[in-house]
Amino acid sequence: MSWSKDSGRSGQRGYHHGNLKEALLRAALELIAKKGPAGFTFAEAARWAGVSPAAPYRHFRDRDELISNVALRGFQQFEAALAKAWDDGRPDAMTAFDRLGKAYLAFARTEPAYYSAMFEAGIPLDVNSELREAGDRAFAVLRNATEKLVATLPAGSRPPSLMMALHIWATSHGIASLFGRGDAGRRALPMTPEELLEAATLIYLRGLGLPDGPPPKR
Amino acid sequence: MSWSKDSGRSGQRGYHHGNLKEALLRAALELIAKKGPAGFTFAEAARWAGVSPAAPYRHFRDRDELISNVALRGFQQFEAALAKAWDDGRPDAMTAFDRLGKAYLAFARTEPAYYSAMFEAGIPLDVNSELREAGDRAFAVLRNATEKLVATLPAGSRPPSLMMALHIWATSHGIASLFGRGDAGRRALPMTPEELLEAATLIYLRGLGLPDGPPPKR
DNA sequence: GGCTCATGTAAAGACCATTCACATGAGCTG
DNA sequence: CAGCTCATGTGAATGGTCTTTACATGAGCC
Repeated sequence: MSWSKDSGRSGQRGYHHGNLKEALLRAALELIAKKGPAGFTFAEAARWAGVSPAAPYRHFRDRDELISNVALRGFQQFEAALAKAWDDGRPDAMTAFDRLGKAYLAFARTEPAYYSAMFEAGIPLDVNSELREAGDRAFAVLRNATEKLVATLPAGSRPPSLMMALHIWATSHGIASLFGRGDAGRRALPMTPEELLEAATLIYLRGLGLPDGPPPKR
Repeated sequence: MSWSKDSGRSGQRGYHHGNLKEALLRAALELIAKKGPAGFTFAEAARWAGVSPAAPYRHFRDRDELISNVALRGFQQFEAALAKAWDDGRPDAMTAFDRLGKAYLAFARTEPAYYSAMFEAGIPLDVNSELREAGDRAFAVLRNATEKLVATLPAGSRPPSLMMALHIWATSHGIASLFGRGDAGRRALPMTPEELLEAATLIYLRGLGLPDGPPPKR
């Protein structure tokens, strides 16, 4: 992270902030993390950044556009995190795939503010095509991984990889949403979300005829 | 549904409304359906019911408590819908289980307001134990169905039914959340959510060694 | 008939979103 | 460097929401 100017929040500044857009995005992230996407207010973000309540309107049309931007960054970081975990399928597809699932849950847990903005803030995807594309790119990592995994199967018995990717995504998202965050009120579990997802994935893949589990079983 | 008095919303009434709590719950449901859980305001519900903005406080501590009550009703109806679909496993467990999954998605689609209040409004489950219990009862339907399904397997090769139920729940919830509502902005799919869920379930169950699909294949 | 208490009202203070006219000064242009 | 321009920030105003408090009403009960 870098601020071109005035990195301290209480350091005096001139009439112009110099990096307000960035400061607002960070403020939004903190506030969403602290009080949920609903508890986040435009005015408070402005206060946090040390500017008047009207200043943010120079950078974002309204509150929703700010959240959209947070979500956009979230998808970008999400994509990066997933891609890093997948690591092009090294050392082998199954091991990497397992890592990918864990990265999904890790993101939801360590970046709940981004995750909320991305999936729970009620942003209409159709409006912001950039946002949709960022989401698609994140999904593409999963899609690509699924394809590589399928490619290890003998031709002829290969299930449709798009459907597989959607299944894995839905399951991961479901687990993350229902059990994945330590925050406020989620349900207790007899196992960790990671174990739950790993088991689901193994069973699912076995159902598709994939040879079992990651080689060294961790 | 029944109103003890004054069923029309514009019919004149005396100083006392007579059924305000009920009217507020219905207003909340309509407003959440129309503008999402975030767009719902306490004042607007009061206006819709034809009372002053302060009146709702006689029935609900605050906005969140109203939403909690909506969520509570949602869970009750959800439980009823799932139980009806499961129908005690008739005519056979697989057929009924498939119906159960479809009922899950149907509820999310036809009652998006309830679904939002239940899963996306950010209500802390710990606070309202009644709410948690209602949610648990709804899950219990799925849990019970899973158990019956497992019981069709030869003893010895029976997977843990709690884990299975969690897997199915997570997948259903993931599909419903990501693709299941026609509302605002969700993603497009090459198949219906119902088909997606049915396929996921079949593959998953096959991975567990269950004999294939519902007998007459629909 | 008269009491009491749940239920509803009015008014007020505090906060938020949004807009508009206006102020500032960073960066370009000559 | 002088001057201009325009992106960026301010202040003030409008209108909405949340929530509390003192007060009004009338339904149910004796």
